[in-house]
Amino acid sequence: MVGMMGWGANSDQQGWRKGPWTPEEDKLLSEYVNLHGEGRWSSVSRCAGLNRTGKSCRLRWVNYLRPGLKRGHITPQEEGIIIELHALWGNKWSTIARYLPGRTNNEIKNYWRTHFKKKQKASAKQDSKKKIQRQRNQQQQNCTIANKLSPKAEEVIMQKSDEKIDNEYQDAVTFTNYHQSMDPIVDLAPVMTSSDISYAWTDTIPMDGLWGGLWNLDVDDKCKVAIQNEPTTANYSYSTDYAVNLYNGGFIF
DNA sequence: AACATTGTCAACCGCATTAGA
DNA sequence: GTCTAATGCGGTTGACAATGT
Repeated sequence: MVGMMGWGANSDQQGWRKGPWTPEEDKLLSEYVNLHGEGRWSSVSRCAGLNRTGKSCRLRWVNYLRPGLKRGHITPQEEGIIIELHALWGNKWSTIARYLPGRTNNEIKNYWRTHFKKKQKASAKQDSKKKIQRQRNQQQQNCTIANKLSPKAEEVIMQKSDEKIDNEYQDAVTFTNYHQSMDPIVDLAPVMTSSDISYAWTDTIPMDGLWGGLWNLDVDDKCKVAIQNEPTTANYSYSTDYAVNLYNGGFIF
């Protein structure tokens, strides 16, 4: 599978092991965490006899060893939730992951990058091309009035035009990325109450948007969304967590 | 068949936040 | 109140696999 090359030496300057985990290391980590529980990752790495940083141990546990993790492809239903929540929150992967039991933020992040980034790119490029094509048509119309260009001149113009498409495309990507990075709730209303949130959501989300998707979740997913109490602090994470909260025992499934 | 490109995913890095001494 | 270590997060990288030319 994953080769052992590429992580430089297999240990860093402090002597910590790096790179892919071996089955033996997984076993040591699993046994230790199952016995002593999560947390205090630095001591986990020492006490479990692992020559790994606490960070590395935590990551391995959270993304791979933790019980209850789903394996296999993201379902269409999960994909729908990812799309809806990403539209709402942008790249808040860990927040999105809370609504997808058994999925890690790393998994969701990877899924988004591989499945939707390219679509975004494609559509941005297509939009730019359409726009440029309209401009070309306009230019051609103008050319019928002016003297006809030489083949060489036309070639140069077309080349410049293609460069412009690429530049515009890059601008479109930058623009899209910028808006993706915005958090709708934070940017629209940094201080919000639950009533503000419900207003803002119903005001900005289309009928087939978040509510449709989330309310339609299969009961078996044990997942419901509800507006809960008034937030006690004007803090983003509180606001969103209050606004969209899992009904069935918090976030634990 | 060979090479290039794209997709996938585990793991790392840097930074921000939180906890605790 | 301040400092330091631990933790968590998002972005990025690297390697292999799959697909395209």
